[in-house]
Amino acid sequence: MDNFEINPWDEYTIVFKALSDLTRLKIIWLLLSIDSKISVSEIKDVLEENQYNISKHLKVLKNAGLIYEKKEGKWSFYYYRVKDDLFDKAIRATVKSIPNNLMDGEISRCQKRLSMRVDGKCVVGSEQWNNLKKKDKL
Amino acid sequence: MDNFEINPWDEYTIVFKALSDLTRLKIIWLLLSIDSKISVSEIKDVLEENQYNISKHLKVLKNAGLIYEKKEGKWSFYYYRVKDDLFDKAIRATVKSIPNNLMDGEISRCQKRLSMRVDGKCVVGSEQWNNLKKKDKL
DNA sequence: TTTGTGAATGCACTATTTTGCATATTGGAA
DNA sequence: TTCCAATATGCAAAATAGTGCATTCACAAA
Repeated sequence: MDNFEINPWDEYTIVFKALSDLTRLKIIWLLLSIDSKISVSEIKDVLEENQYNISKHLKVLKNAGLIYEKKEGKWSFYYYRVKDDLFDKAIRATVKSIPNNLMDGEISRCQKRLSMRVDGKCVVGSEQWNNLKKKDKL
Repeated sequence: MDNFEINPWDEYTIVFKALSDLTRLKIIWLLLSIDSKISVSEIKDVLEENQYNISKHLKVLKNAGLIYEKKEGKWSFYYYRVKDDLFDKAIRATVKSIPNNLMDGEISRCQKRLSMRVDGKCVVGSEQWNNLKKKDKL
């Protein structure tokens, strides 16, 4: 089921492929930017995509070795998987070199969204979130 | 015909997509490694792919802004398009971080092949090349 | 102008990806 | 338990991408 690497090149092409999708690139950008964990529904609200696609994209990123997952209660939190090899370091520098202003909307939504966590738990219903968004015109 | 960039993100995702194919990644690796030009048939011999696919991959790379082309007589030479922005710098570092040993075969074929140029022109028929390859067991 | 070599392209076919929708699964709260 | 919110997944449709083959284009040498 999981693809067993045959070609040593796969390790590299799979990462480029993972980053070649806008939603996935934004997820990685966010993770590197906030430098901490983020849950599926938080990503969903920040990127304004639906839940199942976010889940699928996260799977691709995980498969590429770029992120890892840690469950806390009913939440799945995702983290950037930092490695200390040259390739990963360069990949991080590459993603970080993408100008912040392309993420303006996402950044403000992300700040709002993450600030709603109650001691590490993201206990926010989508109604509350949508109200907040409307109020702040995000 | 040419795709007119709509989303500023395209500039980035298109590069990752371009590098997500093994043949294309090898072409870029080679270009950065030799730090000069290379013709289509040289690439073809070095990577042992057919001519029309090489041409198509080069088109994708060109479209991504990673390379440019300069015709000399009947040859098309391709060059890495160096930009001095952070993103391109990071992309180059990323590709360069891929270990040389993955390209061992390609490197020796490339050295042989490029050394056959006669004052900048790659005037080598495929028979000659194939003979040389056989002789040197490449 | 004819011929040959290097390179590009159009088309059909196959393969891979992405998406939407419906349906699971998991774990906490009532 | 039962219910609900968070997340994952199976499947089919739609969109993209890669390949092979034939053909065409470009250019230079005969």
